[in-house]
Parts: sequence; C-alpha cells; structure tokens
Amino acid sequence: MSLRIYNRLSREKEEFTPLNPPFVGMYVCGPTVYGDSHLGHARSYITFDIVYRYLLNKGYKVRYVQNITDVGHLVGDRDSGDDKIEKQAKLEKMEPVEIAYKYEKSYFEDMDKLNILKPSISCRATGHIIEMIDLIKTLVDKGFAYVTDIGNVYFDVRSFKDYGKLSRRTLEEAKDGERIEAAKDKRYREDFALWKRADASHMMQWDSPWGSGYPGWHIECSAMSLKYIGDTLDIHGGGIENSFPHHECEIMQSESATGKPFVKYFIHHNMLTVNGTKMGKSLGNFIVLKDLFKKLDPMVLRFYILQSHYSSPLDFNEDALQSAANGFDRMKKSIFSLENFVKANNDGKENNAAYEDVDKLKNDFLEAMDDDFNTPIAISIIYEILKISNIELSNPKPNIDKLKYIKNIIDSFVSEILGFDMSDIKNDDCNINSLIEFLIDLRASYRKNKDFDMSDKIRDVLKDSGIILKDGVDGTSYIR
RNA sequence: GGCAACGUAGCCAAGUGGUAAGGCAGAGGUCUGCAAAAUCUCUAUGCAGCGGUUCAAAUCCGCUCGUUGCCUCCA
Repeated sequence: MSLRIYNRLSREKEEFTPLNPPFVGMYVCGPTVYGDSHLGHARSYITFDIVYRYLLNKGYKVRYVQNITDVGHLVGDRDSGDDKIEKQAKLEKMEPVEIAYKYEKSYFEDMDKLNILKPSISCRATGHIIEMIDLIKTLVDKGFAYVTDIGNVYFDVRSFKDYGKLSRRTLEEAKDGERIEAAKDKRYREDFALWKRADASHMMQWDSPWGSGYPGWHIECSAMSLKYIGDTLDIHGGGIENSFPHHECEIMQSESATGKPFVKYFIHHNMLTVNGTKMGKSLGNFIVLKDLFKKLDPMVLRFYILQSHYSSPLDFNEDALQSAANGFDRMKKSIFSLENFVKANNDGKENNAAYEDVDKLKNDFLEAMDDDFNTPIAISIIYEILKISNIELSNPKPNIDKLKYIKNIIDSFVSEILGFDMSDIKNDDCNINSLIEFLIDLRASYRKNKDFDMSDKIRDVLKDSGIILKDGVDGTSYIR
C-alpha cells in the first residue's frame, strides 16, 4: 500500500515519494494572529493534523513547520492598507506584539481542544525579518525584484516564466479582475510588494537596505520555509482561497531565489460555509471557536469536519451538526463498552491470533487513508469494526482475544490517526466520578436482587442531577 | 465580467467506466423487569435536467439550469 496525494500543481493524484525519505518537510500557512480562531481555522488545521498524524503513523520523520503571521498581512490581502495586527492593536489599545501574543495563545488553546498536534516548528514572522531581508536582497540582486524611488521593493512578475503554475491564471486574466487601483510606483500592476517603506505612523518597522519599513505578506512564508525545510518542500498546505495570490507569490519568490522547484506536493483544503454561504465578519455568520465550544464538544466538531473529505466544500449547519453529534456519541459509547470490557477481562497474555473479518476492515481503513486521506471512508470503516465488536460483546461468552485485538486497532485508528481524544467525561472542578460509580454499583446490586423500586429510584435521582444512565451491553455507562 | 469547483435518499456524505459505502432521522423484528443500548430487516431501479460516446455511465463528452468560491473582507 502506498500513499497517494492529490497534488494541486499537477491536478492529479500522485504517489507520495518524499525527496529524502524517511524525512518529510511540510509547511502549512499558519494564522494571522489578530483575532480569535474561527471555524475556518478548525477545518484547516484539522486537515493538516490528519496529514501530519498519518505520515507519522507511516513511519516518516516529519518536520511540520507552521508560521505565525504577526506582521505584514494587510487588510485586503493586498499591497496597501492597514496592517491587520496594527489595526487590532489600535482598537484594543495594546501594543502590536501584545495583540499577536494574545491571539497566538488563543489559537493554540483552541487547537489543543480540537486535539491538534503542535507543529514541530511554530515560527513568528517578526522573528525572521533578517531572513526576509536576505531573501529580498537575493531577489533584487538576481534581477527578479526592483526598488522604487520611494523605497518599496516589488517582485517583477514578468521576470517569472511560470506565472500562474499553481492557480492556472494568466497575466491577461488577472487584469480583467482588477478592481483596486495599483500602487503608482509599480512597474506592472500584478507586481507584488516584498518590502514596504514605512512612515513614522507605522507602529511596526525595521531597518533595511531600503530604509525603515516592513515586509510584504508573502515573503515570510518563503523565508521561513526555506530556512527550516530547505529549497524544496515535500508538502505545502493551505486553504484553497490562498492559492491565489498568496501561494502563487511564494512560488515565484522562492523559485526565483533558489532556482529549484519550491514545492513537490501542494495540498489545498476546500472552503467551509455556514448555512450555505461564506462565513464572513461582515455577513453576521461568523463563528468563533471559543463561543462554539461553550455548547459543543470540540471532538464533535472534529468528527463533523472529518466526515467530509478535505477537498470538498463543507457546509456547517444545525441539522448536520446534530446528526454528527448523535453519530459520534454512538461511536464513543461502543468504544467505551469495548475498552471497559477489555480492561475488566484483561488476562495480560500476549495475543498473536489474527481475525480475518477484522483484518479486512483494517486494510480497508489504511487503504482509504492512503487514498488522499479519505477520512469519510475511514470513519465508515470504524463503524463496521465497532459492529463486530458490539456483536462479540453481546455474546454470552465473548472472545476476549478478539476484543483485545479490536481494541488495539481502534486505539491506533481512532486516537492516533484520526486524532479523537476518547478520554472519559471530564470533570470541571470536584471529582464526583467515584460517587457516581458507587451509585451505579449500588443500583446494580439492587437490580440483581430484583429490587427494581430502589434501582429505578437511583436512576431517577441521577437523572435529575443531569446524569443519564444507560445499561450498555457489558455494563452501565453514564452521560452527563 | 474573467476563472474555477460543485449538484448523489428527508438531512450529512463516500464513490471518477462494471451495476449506489457509512452516519443521522424514520418503520418493523430480536433481546430486556421497564427504559435505553446492542443487533437484524426495510428506506435512491437511480446520482440537477437534456442529449451523446460505450457491451456497460453517478463516473467520459456537449449543452442547459442551480449553488458556491477566487479576482474585495476571510483559513
């Protein structure tokens, strides 16, 4: 079995062969830290978390680099306008660096809740101004960029022969869509800023050979990926909406500077919409993760997102969310039953037996993941494996070895590869779990003695306390 | 306006040439002190519509309709 990845450069599924196996260099565009993370971030970083986890699972040594954009990303994603961080800093009456740290922290908190693994390197743009200046210098020296009278540095897109190799746009098309007046000192309207001269009012600025200023948005990704991974990345990830202009610009900068291909496999995830339309601050359907998690288990969101393929558009709506929550709940219950049974009946013996029906599903799961990370199919196979487990559990004499075998596979697939945190219900402050366990045991003994008045009473009291008791196949489970 | 993607059951969603996975919701059995859980069966003769290619099409080609995205906010 070999991994196949849909490469946006070739627009085809290709077999994945890293440049220097077993090492894999993966770069993913990180957040611009000027606000709390939203649903779109969840989809993006869950997508690449799956890629990262699966590559690790296949035995690759992955260096996963993700940037933190804390300077240079201008409102409008263009070459003029306010810096997003500075704008927010003025709004909150804080230093730009305070804003950046605040929302970087917030970002990682949310990603932790979604059980997203930390990248191997998380690097801030402001920590790499020197690298960016060096890269810009190289581009100017090689004639791919030019310095204007007022001290701006632009990339000369007409010097790059493969313009549009990723987005498949031509310079002619670009002209048609132009709605914003280009800066006056550009030689050509599609040239983009590498370095901008700053006036005194600009809060963040650095010395450079072209005067005091700040970097353009695109250059940070090139500078940091070249520094930490090398001239050619095995994988570059990001959202499809950044395909143009951001990723296109990265390619032009990097390849012009190094003379080598910048990226082997470009992976783009598709958009997330809310109730059928694009999520936007101005549209009133903007969903911030911190708000959402007040009423939604982050694992349900993870499940919801992984139930559709990363390359398909995904709509977020109440009905679909509810069905995902129900489906996830059933999966979780089946896994609890399995784990509880194995825990209670573990004889500690090594188990070398193999089971054909389980092995077939095991292969199907891995085959689905190999096929461009097809998580919807992978999840459907989890249900089929759990069905075998449930049937075995309801046997009068369950096959312990088989259940142990299944448990190991489920642990690996559900927790490690799909990244679901299956740890039990979390307590807020005081630990009342043992108390609940005691009442459950007590009720079990009443039931055994057929004292159903008492057993039902315990169930009712617990229910009034918000604890729903359900008698599972192998014993009682409870839900708060 | 230019470019691109998508349209599969009540809902969500796989499937890119060989006869429609899985989840949710629904119906009916089995099991059970009751309830729940689990399990079994059923639920799209059809994949937006119309043509075409083929022994064979959800899948390839053409047209039409619809939705969404990028070129503005935004991952």
